[in-house]
Amino acid sequence: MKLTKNEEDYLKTLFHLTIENAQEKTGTNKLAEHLSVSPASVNAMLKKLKVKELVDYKKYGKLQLTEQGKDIAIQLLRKHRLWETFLYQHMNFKWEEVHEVAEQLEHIQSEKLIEELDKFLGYPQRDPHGAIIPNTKGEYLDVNKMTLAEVQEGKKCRLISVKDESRVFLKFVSKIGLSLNSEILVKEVQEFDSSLIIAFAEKEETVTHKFATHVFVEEL
Amino acid sequence: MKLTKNEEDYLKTLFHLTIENAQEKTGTNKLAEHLSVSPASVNAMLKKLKVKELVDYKKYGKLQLTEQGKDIAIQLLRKHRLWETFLYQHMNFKWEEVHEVAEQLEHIQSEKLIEELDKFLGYPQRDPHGAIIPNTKGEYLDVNKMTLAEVQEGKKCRLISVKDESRVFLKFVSKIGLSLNSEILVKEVQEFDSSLIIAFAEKEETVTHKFATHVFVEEL
DNA sequence: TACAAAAGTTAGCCTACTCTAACAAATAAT
DNA sequence: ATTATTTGTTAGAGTAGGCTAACTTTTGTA
Repeated sequence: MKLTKNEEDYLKTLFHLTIENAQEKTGTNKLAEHLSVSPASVNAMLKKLKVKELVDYKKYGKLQLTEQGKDIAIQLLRKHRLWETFLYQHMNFKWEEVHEVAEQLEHIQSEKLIEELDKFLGYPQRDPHGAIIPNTKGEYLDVNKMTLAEVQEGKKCRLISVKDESRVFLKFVSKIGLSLNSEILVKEVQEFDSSLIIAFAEKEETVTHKFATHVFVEEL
Repeated sequence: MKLTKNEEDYLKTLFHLTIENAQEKTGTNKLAEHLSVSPASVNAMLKKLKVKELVDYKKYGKLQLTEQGKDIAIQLLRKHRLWETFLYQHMNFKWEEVHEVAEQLEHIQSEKLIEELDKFLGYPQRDPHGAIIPNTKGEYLDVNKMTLAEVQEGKKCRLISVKDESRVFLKFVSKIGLSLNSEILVKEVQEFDSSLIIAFAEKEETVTHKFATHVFVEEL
């Protein structure tokens, strides 16, 4: 099925909100906010995607991707993350620069190109943010889901990936000196506002609880 | 100036017809044919591009790109040819496969990406079809303009570039055994239909006059 | 010169999105 | 349980692009 760039963007965002980050209910408004369009526009597009059997919902009911919609979204994710890896490894992009351009590149239509790119990159497992890259069949099990916010006082952990690809967030992570695979010691968790005092590479920093929920780690 | 994909395609085609291949007059109809749209659509778009001062013409008069329009078209050409080179050299694309995907990639907007790509490719002079790649400043002097059809009987020449990027043409060139830098001897030119008997790499082939006009050579 | 053909333009309509404003349904709060 | 708020939907209109059919201007030919 041939989709427009916009249709693809809706599926991708829907995937992100209903599957990757499925904490709370995803509705027209939230989707609209994430896509920076009006709820009315979302409503119109959802009708189109429903006819194409890529999303499923009833009036005023909850939104869901169909299997086919999910597959398409995962292939977009695969393309996005492969391009990010390319930009990072071969085009000298910083990790906070890759996202924007990958947003454009992910819409390029060429099976051959994406398979060759994957080969060229050496079949990478993770993108520059540590996120798992789905394989051709769309398989990607992201088991590690512990965030820095969940690490107990005194424990050590390693930074595996970050949840947020925004420039501001990524620049901040870099600025305090963290990157993928950094080893972090949680020295103290403040009672009154849940902020953390963490130590790594002979440094010490204080970060907010919100920040800590955007950093995925594995315990050491 | 931020242009849409379509506006860019119009400028590129206009450049191709009025500057690269400026044999006969370029009008609404010809442009429409090359873009596979109706003359009415072309007319509407030309109005828009005139307001933006990218093309210049008066009603029923001849079409011309402004300096700015020309610059934009050349940058698109640069991007197109750099991407073709990338696909050919690093993604294992054949020379008849690169054009289509480069048509998509040339619309990616990122100064940094294109400069890094140029560096990554080692600042190539020519694309996989032998066409000159404009530099950042848009300079590209394509002096060599002799075609195989102009070579005299008995003379030797070298294939420098091809004029046509279509699949059928390029596959035919490959099929008869020619590629960039092939040395060609023009054994005979048929009087009645101008077809050429050429020899190269221990082979002999007969090609039409039309074919010969699509192959650029330098004399040896 | 006169008129036919070709080339260019206009009018009016279609698709794929976008929006705001008004309204309906569902949820939360008194 | 009734109301208020939030959430979702519809109506109507705008922009960028496409089309066909009809019309005008230019060009080419008898």
